[in-house]
Amino acid sequence: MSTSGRGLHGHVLESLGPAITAGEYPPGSVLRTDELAQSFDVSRSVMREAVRVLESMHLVESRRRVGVTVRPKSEWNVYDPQVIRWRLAGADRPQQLRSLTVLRSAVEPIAAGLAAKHATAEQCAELTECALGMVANSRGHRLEGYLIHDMAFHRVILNASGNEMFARLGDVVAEVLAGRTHHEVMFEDPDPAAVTLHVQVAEAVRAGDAVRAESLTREITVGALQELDILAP
Amino acid sequence: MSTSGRGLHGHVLESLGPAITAGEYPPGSVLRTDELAQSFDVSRSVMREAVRVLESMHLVESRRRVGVTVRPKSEWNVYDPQVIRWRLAGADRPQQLRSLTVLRSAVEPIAAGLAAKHATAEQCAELTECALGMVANSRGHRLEGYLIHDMAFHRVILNASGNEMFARLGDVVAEVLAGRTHHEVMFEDPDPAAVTLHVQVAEAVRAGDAVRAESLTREITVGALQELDILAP
DNA sequence: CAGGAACAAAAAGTCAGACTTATTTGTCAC
DNA sequence: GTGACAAATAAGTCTGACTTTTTGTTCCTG
Repeated sequence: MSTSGRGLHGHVLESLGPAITAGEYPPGSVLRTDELAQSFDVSRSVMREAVRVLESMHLVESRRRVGVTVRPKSEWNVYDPQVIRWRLAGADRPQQLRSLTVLRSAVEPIAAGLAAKHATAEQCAELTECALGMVANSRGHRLEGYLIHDMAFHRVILNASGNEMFARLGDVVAEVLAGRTHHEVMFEDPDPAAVTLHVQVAEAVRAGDAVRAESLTREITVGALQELDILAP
Repeated sequence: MSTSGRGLHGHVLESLGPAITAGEYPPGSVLRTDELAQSFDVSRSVMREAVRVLESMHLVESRRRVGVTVRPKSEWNVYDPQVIRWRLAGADRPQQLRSLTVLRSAVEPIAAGLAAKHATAEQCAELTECALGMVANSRGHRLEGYLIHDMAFHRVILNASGNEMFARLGDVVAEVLAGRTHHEVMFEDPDPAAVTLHVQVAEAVRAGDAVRAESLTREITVGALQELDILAP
């Protein structure tokens, strides 16, 4: 499930990345490669590779004679899955969650509309299967089962949209949904209205009704936004 | 304007990255670090750093005893600005342009609606200034001047939305707009209707009319989509 | 005192070579 | 065929020496 924990440099990243995104090193802080290498007990080569990756994420900037400078948050590659994961695990988790939910509310309705036009028969079948799975797990504290089908549902929609940019948001949406279930206050059972909406979206997509699919999905995302407002007004 | 051309490893990236995104090495291809280092005439350390960056973009995967494998396009980090730039400069530029325009059509209307609620007085002023600049350059082959104000306009909207994920799409949108002017067939002068819409959006944002700002911006993005359909049906 | 040129120090950048380790593949016995 | 064992291979790691760029200081001059 996780990504780059392989290799020594990956281990360093998994420690240094979250520290930076959590604001442990505020923007403008200067790190020295040699000192970092010592503190992580790795060679300079390994540390340099880690710094290069952080640099490609625009988290830091490496300059001669000055060192490795932490960049302001506004320049970070906030769409990088790894950065998203680090931030979701750290201090500004709430802000990140809100940003991502707003992004969802913009993207998913359009994606659903496109899915209604482009979804294959197989994808339609998969979609109804997911919706049924959600219904089956919507009562009696079966949150894990519900979550799995929920994540799969939205992933299928995004893939079926036929847009590669949308498709790549599947992981992000899954992360948001998982976060809601695992970390935030989750009501005992999911909102029955939301479950119904998912079933209806599956129907609309199968029927090729783009307008209806878009509008129903918008209702789902509006619900997700309201849920956030309740938790953090 | 460009990013990582600094250092030897950056130079290697600017050559190897576009080659991969252009499909010069099809998915599944296996590269060897040592051979690459030789062919680029750099040391292995430098080549390893370059490979690490490509790996963090999910363009390749490095495994022991097998080499550096090119990953399928569906796994690439297509939101990475560098990857976007490489793809826009290469073979699948049309597909990339279409994906990004669809993304715009999803994001920008919502962003405009949020901007109407959150924009500061300064941002409102900037916005009308941009719109006026577009009007002033809308006739008489002043495409460059028009483009500059167009890019600035959309960047202000995205920033004023108050959502960091939206804000980071400013560069992407700018790239799309610039591409349309520089590479695609651009009509002599911009569509007068589009110019008017921008002015009206600026007004709506200043007035705090979120619904109107969203709907007007949707008209703009619909126009952009239609423009694409005309060019590549 | 201002301004600039020369110089010194600091940190990243680069290279080369030796060594380690994981993974695959092939082989041989059972 | 299957299982274990051995060899080959390419990435991974470490170290030390060297280069290059940038910054800050010093000192000289107008």
